[in-house]
Amino acid sequence: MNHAALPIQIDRSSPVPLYFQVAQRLEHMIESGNLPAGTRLDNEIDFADQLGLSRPTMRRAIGYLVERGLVIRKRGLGTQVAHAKVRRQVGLTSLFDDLAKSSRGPHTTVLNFTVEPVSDSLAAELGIEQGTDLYIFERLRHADGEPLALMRNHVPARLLRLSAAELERHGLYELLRAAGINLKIAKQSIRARAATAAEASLLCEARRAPLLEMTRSAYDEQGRTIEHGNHIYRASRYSFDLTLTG
Amino acid sequence: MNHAALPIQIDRSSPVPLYFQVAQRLEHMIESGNLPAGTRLDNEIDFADQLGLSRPTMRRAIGYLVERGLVIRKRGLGTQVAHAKVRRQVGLTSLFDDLAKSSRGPHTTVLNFTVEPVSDSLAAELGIEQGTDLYIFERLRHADGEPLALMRNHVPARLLRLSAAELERHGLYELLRAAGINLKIAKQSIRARAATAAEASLLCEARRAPLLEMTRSAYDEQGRTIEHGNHIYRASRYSFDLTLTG
DNA sequence: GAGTGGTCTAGACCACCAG
DNA sequence: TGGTGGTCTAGACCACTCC
Repeated sequence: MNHAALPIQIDRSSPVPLYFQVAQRLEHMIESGNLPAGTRLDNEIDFADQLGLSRPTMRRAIGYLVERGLVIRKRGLGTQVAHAKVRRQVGLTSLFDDLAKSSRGPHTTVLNFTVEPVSDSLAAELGIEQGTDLYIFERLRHADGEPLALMRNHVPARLLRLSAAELERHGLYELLRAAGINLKIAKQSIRARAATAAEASLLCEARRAPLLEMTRSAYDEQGRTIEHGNHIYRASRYSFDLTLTG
Repeated sequence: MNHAALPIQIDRSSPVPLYFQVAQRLEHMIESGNLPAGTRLDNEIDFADQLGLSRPTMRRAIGYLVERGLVIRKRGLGTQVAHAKVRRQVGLTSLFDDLAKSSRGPHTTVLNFTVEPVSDSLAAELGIEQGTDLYIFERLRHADGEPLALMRNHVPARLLRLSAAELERHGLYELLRAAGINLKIAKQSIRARAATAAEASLLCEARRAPLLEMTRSAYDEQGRTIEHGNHIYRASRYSFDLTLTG
């Protein structure tokens, strides 16, 4: 099923690259179901001609969609919209982002908040200079009125100004973004363990209840350590969902 | 620090694309420490000239490295090797792959193995046709002589021939690859929970010990369901390590 | 054989960043 | 002001798939 003419407008005066205008428009049409799974796209040359673009530019737009798993390209066969199952997503977000998006009324209590020079062992683990000042804080997060997670974090103090008050109103990643800090990559480890008595009490769980524990280090483009966190979640109320691609 | 001449040989008679030859060579030089973090690459045009390539081809090679986080490109500034921390990896692998790579002597016992028509509820969950035959099997995996994980899996029988004997000798993903099945994407969920009495006994854990539980559905390019699994891991001996990018 | 995507070239102009 | 990457063009040839 070829398409005679997809309604894609191109604005050559826009600072947005042409390939990206096309890619975004197509992405939107796919996500909205306007181009159902299995739909075959016109071949690259015709498609480019229809939009008044060169083939490399058109190809780049499609390449963007291929990269995100929205579309499948096969030599000799053509290009078609992928099944919904094969659509990638998920990235470097925070619990607050996730809860806010699903409108589960996140609420945060800052249990403690200090600025201290980093300990030698932690400095080595984070790969930062010894003696650097760190924000160290612990937050208890609720969702839907129930305790959900206990989060301990470290953030180098020179990166931005933080306060307990701000951390009760906003997510950490939200504050980082507002300070112009762009996370590039994070490495995290997910484990399970039994709650200590103190943790159980804070999270309203039974003693030795199973917990999900996540440790994450996040870095920016230059490889600077931006954030290090150890979070524990009530196993009964939280899981990590992720998408892997190969 | 510019490089007068990087020792990169190009074989124009090879079926391997030129951009990929260059990208692979650079990737290897970075991974091996031959190009340390922070090293500045020559600009795209000079670099292309040195190798006898056009700029777009050179650019594509570098683009491959940028995509993988090995290198950082900045307009007006140049391109340099990223810090090791900002290197991405990890993908769609299996426990067996991981253990084999770290030579921890994986050993597998197949606890049961059947072929049955899929139940209606499972057919809906997996998005496969009702009545399809499924391999259903349960494996206990050891590493370093200790029980590590209990794995329950479902695989549509029409995809390949499986046997208990093969599953004791090889990992599931290894067998899938050998059958020419390429996984494109997987969605997984990671939770924590307490062990049941039977699970605790199989895994040599105490009753109600915390376990890591992972459920995964894996699909190929066309969105066909290839595999569905529910695995439980001893929390004391396993964790999920992953890299997120943004 | 006809049609598709995969690769490659040789140019061009622009936007950003440094000195 | 000069150098860098970011984008775009108009062609070319090849490899694969299907009929």
